[in-house]
Amino acid sequence: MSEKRDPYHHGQLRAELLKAGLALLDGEGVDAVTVRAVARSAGVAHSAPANHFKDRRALLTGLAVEIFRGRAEAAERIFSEGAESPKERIKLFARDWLASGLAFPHRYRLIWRRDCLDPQNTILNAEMDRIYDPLVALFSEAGGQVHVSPQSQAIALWSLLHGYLSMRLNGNLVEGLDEITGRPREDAILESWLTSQNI
Amino acid sequence: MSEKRDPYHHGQLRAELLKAGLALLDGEGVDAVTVRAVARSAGVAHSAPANHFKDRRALLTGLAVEIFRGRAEAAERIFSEGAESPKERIKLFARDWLASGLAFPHRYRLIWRRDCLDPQNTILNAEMDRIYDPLVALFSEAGGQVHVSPQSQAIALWSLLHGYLSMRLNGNLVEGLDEITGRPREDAILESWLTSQNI
DNA sequence: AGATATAAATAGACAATGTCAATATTATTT
DNA sequence: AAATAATATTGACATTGTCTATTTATATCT
Repeated sequence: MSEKRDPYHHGQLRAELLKAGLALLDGEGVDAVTVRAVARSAGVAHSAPANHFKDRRALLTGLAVEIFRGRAEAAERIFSEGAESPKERIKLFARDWLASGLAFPHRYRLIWRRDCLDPQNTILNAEMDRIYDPLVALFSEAGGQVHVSPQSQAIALWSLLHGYLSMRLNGNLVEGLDEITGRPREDAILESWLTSQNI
Repeated sequence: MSEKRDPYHHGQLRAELLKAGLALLDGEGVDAVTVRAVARSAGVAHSAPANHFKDRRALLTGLAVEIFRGRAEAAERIFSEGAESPKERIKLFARDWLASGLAFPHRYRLIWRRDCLDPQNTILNAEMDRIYDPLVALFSEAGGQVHVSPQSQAIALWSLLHGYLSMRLNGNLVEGLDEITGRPREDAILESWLTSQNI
């Protein structure tokens, strides 16, 4: 009833368009993900995508949802089985977030490019909450002696990670070692922040 | 010899184009800042800007330089005469950075959109150093008892500010109060971070 | 001053893109 | 089998960035 198989030429055109879009994104960035380019990659007419994505925004939103969902699932895995202490879980999440952002810079940029995405789409925010809520819970559980709420702690951590990543991916910061500890700067900053939260 | 006055129709076309571009940027965001739109605003032919800006990238870079320069000058003022203690100066800078980002969201976004700007242009990085270097010096001077370098402290603070602002401007975060202190969340986070640096 | 070079603006063209409309083809439902 | 819906195709259009050729104004030089 809802199984579509080989309609006209394809049957999985939507999936193929997303696949092509992801390849273009990884390769040349979001500007290369045009409606016509993904159509070409998939071997269909330039207006074929319109049947599956209302417009370019919808196409990019489809990509962003897939990407964010992957990160949220990774985060959930870490939160539920990653380590013993809340602090360790938070640290694992933070490291994973940084590593995946550095590994797939164009993907990371896209999920924050709200001007490219559908603002009506609530899925992105929902995926974000799949990370935010457990993070708040972890800070609650950790019970650090700080004078701000777990919510503010979670937002602060995420701001720290996102700001650092943004500047790294933007070329404003370069990889480097902390001048005192000699460790990778992002490790040093992260460790220092976690410690300062007394957790 | 180098004074240009009223050549052809204009004489200040470059300045007028930047002015028009800034108005478009503030009003509708970077996508509205097209070569042809600024030409229309200035009342010249669509290809007139080419005499002053090699391409759209150069135009946007011109805008970004002006914007960043303004922020750097504000920062220098704060660093040199803002307050007594290093901690207070750092705090004033941070608040100013947050406030200006929230007040002119499109400007703030543009200066970080390296994909829109000329990567060869070193002026932007130079303007950034006009903030970064004194900030490092202030952390040095403050001499907090933390286990990371002043450089890492400066990068951490900037990451925190930039990440928070990015998410606020992107709509991922909303204005709100810290659940414990009842103060604006960004104030609470900032104060908490500064305190944790023992400065 | 007058000739000439340079700078600054204009008009026109081109390819690429997003998107719309009209049409054709295949699937599904009745 | 017929009708309907879904999916894809072709063609068109306005917009944009950018290139070329051309015109006009300013500056320079003898």
